Amino acid sequence: MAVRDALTSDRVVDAALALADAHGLEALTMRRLGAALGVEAMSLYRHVASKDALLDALGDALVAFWIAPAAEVGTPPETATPPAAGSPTPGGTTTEAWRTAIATIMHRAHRELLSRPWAIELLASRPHVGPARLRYAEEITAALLDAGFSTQLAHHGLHIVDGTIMGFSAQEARRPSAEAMGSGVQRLWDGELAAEFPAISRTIRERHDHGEEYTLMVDLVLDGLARLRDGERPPRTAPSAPYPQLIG
Amino acid sequence: MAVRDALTSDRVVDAALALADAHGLEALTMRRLGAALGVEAMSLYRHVASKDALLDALGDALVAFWIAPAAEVGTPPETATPPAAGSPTPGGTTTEAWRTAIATIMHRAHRELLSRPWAIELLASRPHVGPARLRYAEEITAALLDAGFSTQLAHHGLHIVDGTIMGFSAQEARRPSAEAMGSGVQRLWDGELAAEFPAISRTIRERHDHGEEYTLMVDLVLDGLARLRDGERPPRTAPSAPYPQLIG
DNA sequence: ACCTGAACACCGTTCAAGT
DNA sequence: ACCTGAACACCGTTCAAGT
Repeated sequence: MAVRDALTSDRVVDAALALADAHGLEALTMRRLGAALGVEAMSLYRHVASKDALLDALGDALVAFWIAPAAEVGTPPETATPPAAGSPTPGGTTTEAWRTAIATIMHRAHRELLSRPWAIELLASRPHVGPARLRYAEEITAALLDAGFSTQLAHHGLHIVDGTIMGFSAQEARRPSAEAMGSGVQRLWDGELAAEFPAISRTIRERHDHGEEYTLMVDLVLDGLARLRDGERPPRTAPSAPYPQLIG
Repeated sequence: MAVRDALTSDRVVDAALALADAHGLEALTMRRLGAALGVEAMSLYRHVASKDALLDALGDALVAFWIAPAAEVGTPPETATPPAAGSPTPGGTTTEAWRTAIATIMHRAHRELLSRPWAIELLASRPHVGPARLRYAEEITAALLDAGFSTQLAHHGLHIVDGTIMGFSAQEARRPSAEAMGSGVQRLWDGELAAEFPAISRTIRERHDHGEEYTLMVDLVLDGLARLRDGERPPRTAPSAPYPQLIG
């Protein structure tokens, strides 16, 4: 009983998020989700087309955390007069506004992704583009266009920023479980594999700040984008050969 | 009957790869895999601890395609004398050797990942680090150390390169299905959402070469790493505020 | 209109039984 | 030693039936 007023699809997604937070993504089954809502599993299908659709909605709900809740704030969609690029930020520094804007999104997304161990797995397996992901893409693209990027380069920039967020977070999320597991990583750490893998054996014991490493990557990407905008192409590094001489 | 000689764990993994290639990752069930090998599902458990272990092995088999088959080639683990950084490549250009080496891996990994629509999903959901992933990490780290990167920076560099490969490929793999699906992307393309999402509406119709975009990202990352090695820190871009003024 | 019970066609995995 | 059959405890989803 308790609070059972009118099941809505939003309430279903909220409950799914809570269930995944509590017991992991594999515990998110229609039967358990129904139970959590005090209802049979089959009742959920009145509010959600399928489990796939539910997971898509859940993924988009995660992306919603990355962006400012503009719909709530009440700022009209006024993009007529972009702020001049290079204008000083409220803080008084002279960092270009677009860099601050995109760095903010990148750090927030990273933080949100790492706050839920199951978040990256879900998003990586769901190609769905919902309203939140559109808003997220819009914010990044708008920041780039306003900063004088060409439409072509802004398009590339969105993909580069998006790829950086997802890829770096995924790689970082992989770390703790790899260390926890008895996989090769543990034996590396113990120095067992120093002969076979000398380079990673040397570097793996480094103490390093994860947050600092992501900041490094964010700055590297934003700096690279700024250089591209300013016409400064990095030296083109051609791969030596698409493939080694494999048989077949 | 046909070829049924001695089921081995390698044969099981090979069959799993073929099955996923033919019918997708969701078709890879123990029952169907057994049938493909002319055997009952339960027989597989003699060669594979669990389905999870099988998926881990399959993921590592994918990573093996990214690296040169050194075990076969017969090059001894001779890392005593690193080639001098900045030496001319066989092609006659003066690109530093480490950039060519890492760019080669990045392009090969990207190509392999995109050749199997299910590859990124599998790798993103499997934190397991197997022998192939260790070799892959070793090759990248060794290239960086040989090129004069500090152990600290080589460690960061590995994570940055790995994150770039996975993130960019995932983002790219998402594109076709997003366009195929009736999600917001199609309506964007039709110009329906131009008012709500002006920036992405402007950029989305760009014709652009996907391979070229990845090359751009690879060069951006390698150039950024080179600058870090040479002590040239990009301007630190602090996010404006960790979080917007949210209630609660 | 909304929820349910029973059922269908699947899963991964265990375990005693076969050869 | 290696493979199997039946079974267990689950899945997502359909559908006629309840209120």
